[in-house]
Amino acid sequence: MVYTSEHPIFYVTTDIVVLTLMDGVLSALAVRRDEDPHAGELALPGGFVREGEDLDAAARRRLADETGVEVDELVLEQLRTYGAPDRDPTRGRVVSVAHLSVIPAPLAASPGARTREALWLPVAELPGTLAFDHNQILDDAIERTKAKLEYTALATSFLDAEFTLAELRSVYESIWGSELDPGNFQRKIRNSEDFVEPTGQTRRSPSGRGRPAELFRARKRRTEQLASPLTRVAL
Amino acid sequence: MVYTSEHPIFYVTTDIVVLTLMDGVLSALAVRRDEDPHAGELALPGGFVREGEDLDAAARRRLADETGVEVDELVLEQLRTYGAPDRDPTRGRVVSVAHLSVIPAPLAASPGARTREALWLPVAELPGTLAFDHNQILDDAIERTKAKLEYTALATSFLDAEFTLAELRSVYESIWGSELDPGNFQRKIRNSEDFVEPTGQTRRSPSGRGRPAELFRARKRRTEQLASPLTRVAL
DNA sequence: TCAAAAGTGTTTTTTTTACACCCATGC
DNA sequence: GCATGGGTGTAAAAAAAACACTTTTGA
Repeated sequence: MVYTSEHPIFYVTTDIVVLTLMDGVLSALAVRRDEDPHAGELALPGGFVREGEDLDAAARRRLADETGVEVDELVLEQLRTYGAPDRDPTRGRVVSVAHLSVIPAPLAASPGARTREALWLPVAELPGTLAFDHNQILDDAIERTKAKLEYTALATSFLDAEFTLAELRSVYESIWGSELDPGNFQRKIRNSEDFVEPTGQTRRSPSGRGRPAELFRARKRRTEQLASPLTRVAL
Repeated sequence: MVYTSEHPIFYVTTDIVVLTLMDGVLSALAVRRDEDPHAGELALPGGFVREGEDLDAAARRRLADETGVEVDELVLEQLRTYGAPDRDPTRGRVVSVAHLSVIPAPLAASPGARTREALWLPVAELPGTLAFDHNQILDDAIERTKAKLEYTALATSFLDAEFTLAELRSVYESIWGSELDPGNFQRKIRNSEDFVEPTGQTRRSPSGRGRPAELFRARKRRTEQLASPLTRVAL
């Protein structure tokens, strides 16, 4: 491999914003850094991309390594690349390709084997607590997530494979911070081509009371475009 | 500056997809490469990011250098980063931060001073003519552009500072490939908060015939979110 | 005065919203 | 039976679509 030195040298990292709903609270995964730039501070999981490694493969690997989050069909999309010249002055020119991932709460609650100090922080309680430009990255990720709920099947990524429409509705309500009419929500989802499909089974509500709800599964594999957007259903 | 060599070394480039409408035909700017990987082939304008240079500054500089396109308030947004390990095997690991830019046709038609061989190609006539992974980048850019017409003021970026609503409508029609009802379009645009504002002047149509149209200017600086989306106005 | 292009009005259709009501279950 | 949450019906309101019609200009 030929490295001509006529061009400046960069290091490339990936940072991953992993979002989940912990009891209805939008939360992001953070790790406490033990290496020196910003050692001891909180940051997004991430790290250097290896030789011959794809950008999203690096994100997947670091996520598994640092936090134990490892899924076969993990929703992971590129968010944006952050490359301000002074964003990591101690280590040279470091460009970070940020990724966004959304996982179901139960998965989030079971830390894997190699988990160091990884913790879920409600995004509302993160005014400026993260190292580097990670607060900016987190903000961008949240904005993108809110927007994508409207025109993709992303909401289902916060839930397990099978879910009730009430659970799905509560994803929207939690993230948008507004209440949705249950009846109208029901119709919109059922009428959206290719969004969800019934499993034929039902599940009783956690309290045990009330009519059992039908179970659905996502038809689109999680974050694809919807035929028609959902338009923030009103109260 | 300290370069530890424990992490792999990357080169970072920017590639820019510049779109315009040449007589109603969506066209992208391409350059003929004179350096060796893929010398003689067509490619997107772009090049290596310099030391201490911001990613979008690099895109702006390369665009001006290679093609003579230089605007004070150039619409330029990050599209996506392409970093497959084998995307440029001859030069090592090269990651490209692709950008998207939209400029008015007249500006496109006047090549600047340092223009090498830069040419506008109708995007429909580019099945797979570009070097590297630039066909993929172009496809992504076009998809993004089509989508953004719906919910941002991006359409105005294809036009000069002052334009008629018929001109604006023809931007949508050209890019979406469908006809729009002139009356309904008029109303939608006028009723969209913060989209356009009248200049108070009028302009006769190119043929000279017909009632002169009111002139408008973009209120939102070109690619920001609209209060309410435009929903592909129908025939 | 006629054709052409801009712009307005008006009706029909569709979608969204609000909210009443019925259904299925556990206690 | 009754409280609770799931799910359906329906009428009012708003938005979108279709299209007729008026306006302003040059030839």
